[in-house]
Amino acid sequence: MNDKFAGLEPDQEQAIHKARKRVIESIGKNMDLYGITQSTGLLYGLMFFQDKPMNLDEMGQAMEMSKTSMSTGIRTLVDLNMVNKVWEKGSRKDLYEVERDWHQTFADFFVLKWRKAVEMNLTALRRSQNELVKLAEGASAETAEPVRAAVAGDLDKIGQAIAYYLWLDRVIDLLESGGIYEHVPKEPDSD
Amino acid sequence: MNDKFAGLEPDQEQAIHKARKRVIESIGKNMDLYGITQSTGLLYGLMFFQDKPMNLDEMGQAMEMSKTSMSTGIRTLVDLNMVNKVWEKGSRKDLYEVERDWHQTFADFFVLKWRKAVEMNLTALRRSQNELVKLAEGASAETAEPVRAAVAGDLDKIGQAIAYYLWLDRVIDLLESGGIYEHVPKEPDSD
DNA sequence: TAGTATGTACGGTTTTTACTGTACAATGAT
DNA sequence: ATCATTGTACAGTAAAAACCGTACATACTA
Repeated sequence: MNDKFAGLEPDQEQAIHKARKRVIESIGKNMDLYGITQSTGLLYGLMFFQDKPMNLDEMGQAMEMSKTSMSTGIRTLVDLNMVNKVWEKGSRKDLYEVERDWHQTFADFFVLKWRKAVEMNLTALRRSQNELVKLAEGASAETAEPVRAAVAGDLDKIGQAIAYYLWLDRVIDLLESGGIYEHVPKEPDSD
Repeated sequence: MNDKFAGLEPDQEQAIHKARKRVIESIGKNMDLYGITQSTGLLYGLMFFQDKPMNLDEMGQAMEMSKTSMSTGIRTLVDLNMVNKVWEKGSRKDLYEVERDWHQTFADFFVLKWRKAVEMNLTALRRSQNELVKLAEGASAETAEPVRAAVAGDLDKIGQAIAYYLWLDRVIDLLESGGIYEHVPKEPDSD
């Protein structure tokens, strides 16, 4: 039972909800950048304004959606470290609350998703690079020249791509280590 | 007509295609991070290995898809600055080639998409912040205290969020200005 | 141990998105 | 001006994803 609005006039309470709704919808709309569905984004926005951890039933009620959907939605949010599972004695229900450190949330997302992509692509690039090099080396005398010519362009492109991903990997390192805050402080320099 | 593989034995040509295919599919699979559909990602991967600009018909043939789909796919890639339209005299067809500077591609994506999200969210947050402040200020004597209490938490959360987005905005600045390369050089320091 | 509450796997349904073919507008060639 | 060629708007269809209700496994309670 939320008596946070006790003693308020109806239109005052209405105004607060309107203010929240604007933020929630903006957040929900932009969470596609995290590869998150809109309704999951709205769920996140809802939880953002909650002062206490929520359980699945409360979410379903507030979102007017099934508990099943809340379960899957909350799972993706937990997987992305955007929401944390909370233990509260006396309650048998699972409770969740949003991670309040958004800088961390942002960093976690990159480390998780982009690092994986970088690694996958690097693996593929290096494997193909290897194959092409060996193909050129192993070519018979008469095919050696055409093979080299055919492979040169690809090897060049692959080399460029690898260099890029190594750079991106270091960018991700900067987020993971927190070194980013030395170059972009959380509070802007007041000069 | 691509005679790039002239003089090659069939299995050599096969090996090259296999090497390319691995990279193309890896790229295609991970392009969802850019909010791009898999097939558009594959189109991008295909173009990545092309030495000459491609037209829509060539793409459709290579992808075994309709020209319409190529048109829409290429549009999203152009909108993201991942592919450039190229002019070639003598050809009435539109020609496209991938942007080779992937660092720039990465930066462009963030400036384009994330900046937009930051601005949208900041706008919503500030607007709601304003409303809540005014709500508290304008409350009648008897409701002043409950209103203040009800609004305090939201204002605090909104303030935190605004601070975060201002930070994120500066991170985007760092990418846009190229200042990122001072802290994460394209070529790693060789020490 | 039996009973109750809770989260999720699963199959079916609805909604959304991707894709295609056709028709047409725009552009360039003759 | 007429004709050809090219890209895309649009509407229909196929594919995919979101969502729901049920059933069930798990864990807690008495």
